[in-house]
Amino acid sequence: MSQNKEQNKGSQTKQKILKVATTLFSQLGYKGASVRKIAKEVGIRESALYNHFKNKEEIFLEVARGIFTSPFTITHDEIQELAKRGKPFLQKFTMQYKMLTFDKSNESMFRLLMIELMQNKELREQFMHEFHDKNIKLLSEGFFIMMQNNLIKSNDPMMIAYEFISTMFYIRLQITLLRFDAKSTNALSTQFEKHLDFFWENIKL
Amino acid sequence: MSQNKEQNKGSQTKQKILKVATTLFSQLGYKGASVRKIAKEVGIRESALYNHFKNKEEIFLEVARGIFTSPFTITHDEIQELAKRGKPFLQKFTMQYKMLTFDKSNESMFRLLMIELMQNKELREQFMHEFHDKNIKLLSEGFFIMMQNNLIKSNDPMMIAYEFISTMFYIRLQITLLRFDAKSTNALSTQFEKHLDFFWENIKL
DNA sequence: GTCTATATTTGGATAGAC
DNA sequence: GTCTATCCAAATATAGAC
Repeated sequence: MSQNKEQNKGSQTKQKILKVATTLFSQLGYKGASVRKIAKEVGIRESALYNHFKNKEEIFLEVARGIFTSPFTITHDEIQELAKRGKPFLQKFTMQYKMLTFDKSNESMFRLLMIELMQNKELREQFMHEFHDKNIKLLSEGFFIMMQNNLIKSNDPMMIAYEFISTMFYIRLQITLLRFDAKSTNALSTQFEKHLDFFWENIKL
Repeated sequence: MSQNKEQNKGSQTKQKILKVATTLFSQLGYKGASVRKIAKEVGIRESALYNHFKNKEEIFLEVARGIFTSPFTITHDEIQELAKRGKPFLQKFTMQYKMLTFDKSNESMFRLLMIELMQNKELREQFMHEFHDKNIKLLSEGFFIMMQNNLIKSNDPMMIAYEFISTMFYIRLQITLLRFDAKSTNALSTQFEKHLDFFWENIKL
């Protein structure tokens, strides 16, 4: 039974391949992570790899699919409820964003995204959609409600959302770079909160 | 004599190699731009390439050197003079940044930087120093002067500089991505100015 | 499903003629 | 300085035995 369960999600070997591939792709990029390295790290021969995936590209695509399935979700009701209270909405968003930044799995995915961003058109389009548009939509919805409730100055919600998310992204990028080299992120660890406070002070009524 | 002039800056072939290599590296990354592709595009054999460069790495290093030699320069006096007037300082900075974003040569370099950022430690460190620290220093110097002259609210100059540059970077990244796919940047072309206005309204006294 | 063996391609680099 | 010829290593991928 337990075996059966596993098989639904792919064999254990297949899962291990995906796990190893995720790590290597996010450290070495598509070209740098050779099938040989992946197989060796998994502990099987290259040929055995082809029992689980048609080719290297297919491994990558399955790994890449995980990039945009972030656990970052706020329901429509939550947006309504939090945005009516103003800052708590931004606080919730910021804390979730910060958690993603420091989450090991999401960190790998983000690194992989940045590596392949300039070399994979599909990834660029998904970046624009999943990383940008979705966040802009979610945030501007919140800002719109805040304006209706006279909590913040009247302005273009999308524009404010853009201003807010851009700094978040930049902080995330910097932290990811530092962590890649195992450098301290102390100086940046409170940057998210600083941004939140600075921003709120500027937009609130 | 004209020949002599050229030789000082390297032969014409060497220059052509660098030009081609810049383009290919910025489109395909270090691994993707093979010596073969470069030689073919230049119109010579691979072996001939080695008359001009010791190896592929050396070509890359010479290309990469150009990444951080941006023509973006404001003298100390200019900072003083412009910052005393407030917004004009930020306007000047923003326009220069916008020009770099749309300048073909700088665009290639920026793309190359983004491609190799996650795979080259030296580049990461230079990014932090040249792209981040330098801009933060320049901007915070300006903000400090503005505070002294009671033009903007009192705050940590470095923190404000961080907020300002992060959005600029994000706009630049987005524009670069769109241009890579030859997509329209109309929706983003005025984003720099929007950011400038929004920001100034928020910090001014 | 994994292994050994092998085919095939691509990539970086050198030797030596012109 | 460029060319032809060649080398060697690494990488993707397949065939067939176990």
